[in-house]
Amino acid sequence: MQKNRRQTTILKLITAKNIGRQEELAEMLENKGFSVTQSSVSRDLDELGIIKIGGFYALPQKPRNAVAFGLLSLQTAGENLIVAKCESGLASAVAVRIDAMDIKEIVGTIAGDDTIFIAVGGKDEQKTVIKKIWETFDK
Amino acid sequence: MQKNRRQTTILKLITAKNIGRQEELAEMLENKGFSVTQSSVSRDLDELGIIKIGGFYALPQKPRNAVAFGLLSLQTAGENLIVAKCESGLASAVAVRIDAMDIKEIVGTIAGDDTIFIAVGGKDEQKTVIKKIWETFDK
DNA sequence: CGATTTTATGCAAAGTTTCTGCATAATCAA
DNA sequence: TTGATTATGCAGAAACTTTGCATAAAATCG
Repeated sequence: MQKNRRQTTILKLITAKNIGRQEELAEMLENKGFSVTQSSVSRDLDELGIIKIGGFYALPQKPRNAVAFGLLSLQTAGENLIVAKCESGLASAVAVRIDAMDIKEIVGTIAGDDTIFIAVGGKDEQKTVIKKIWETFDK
Repeated sequence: MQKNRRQTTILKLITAKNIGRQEELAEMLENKGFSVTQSSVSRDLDELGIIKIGGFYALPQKPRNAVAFGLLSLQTAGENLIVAKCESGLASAVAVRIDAMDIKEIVGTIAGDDTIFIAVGGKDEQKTVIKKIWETFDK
């Protein structure tokens, strides 16, 4: 399955260059060895949450209120882990909030000083959890 | 897909009656409208974590002394992680005990307030470690 | 121990789900 | 409005999951 590698490449491409059309992106991917049409690029962008800002594709800004609560980013590490970066010293506080959400897909969380590890059962759960956390912190 | 409904039914059946053979379970499922062979029942029981206790299938009991030591549950998250839930504040203490067991399949542990992450090399090691931990705490 | 019963598993087929391209509809920009 | 760009219904392809069969492995009984 090359969807994941392709989407990773898309993320790199849009941060490296200003890309204004999906067709353009599709061509760049072809050059990198991916065989893909505009249709799929459209769906990829949707799944990655990439939107057009000022005529170019980019990752949406971080919800500012999340930052207010100390949460800076959510990244995946493999299929079973989500790593949350927080402002220094606030990881525990953020983790408490996350635990309080009582998300059933979360197997467990551990907080350090500025990092939280969130264990999940698999790929799908990972997606769901990230979505739920952002939703809650984005208020 | 009727796997999920079937497994739910299995859970109900084994708590309602004493069932000693997989073939027996398969027949009961047939009566309830599921078409299933012993092979699948075997796999279901494995997935549900059901084991034979005193000649009958049952969900494994939580060793009562484990609770006394603060350990509440062990769950997996993927093949490389075991998540231990503990009573609030006791995770470090439980982790120390686990580390002291010197289980060679454990790559590393990290403890938060009420959660421990235990890293293992793979599926088999995961099974072994869970078994060893329960055994030790069940004394 | 050896025989018999019970359980686990490699493999291939069937069943499901996910991914993709095509054609085209919907949206956007000028 | 018109042309350019993006989104989407649908059908086929590809990937993954579930299952039964046959049989290997393990447990039980005498």
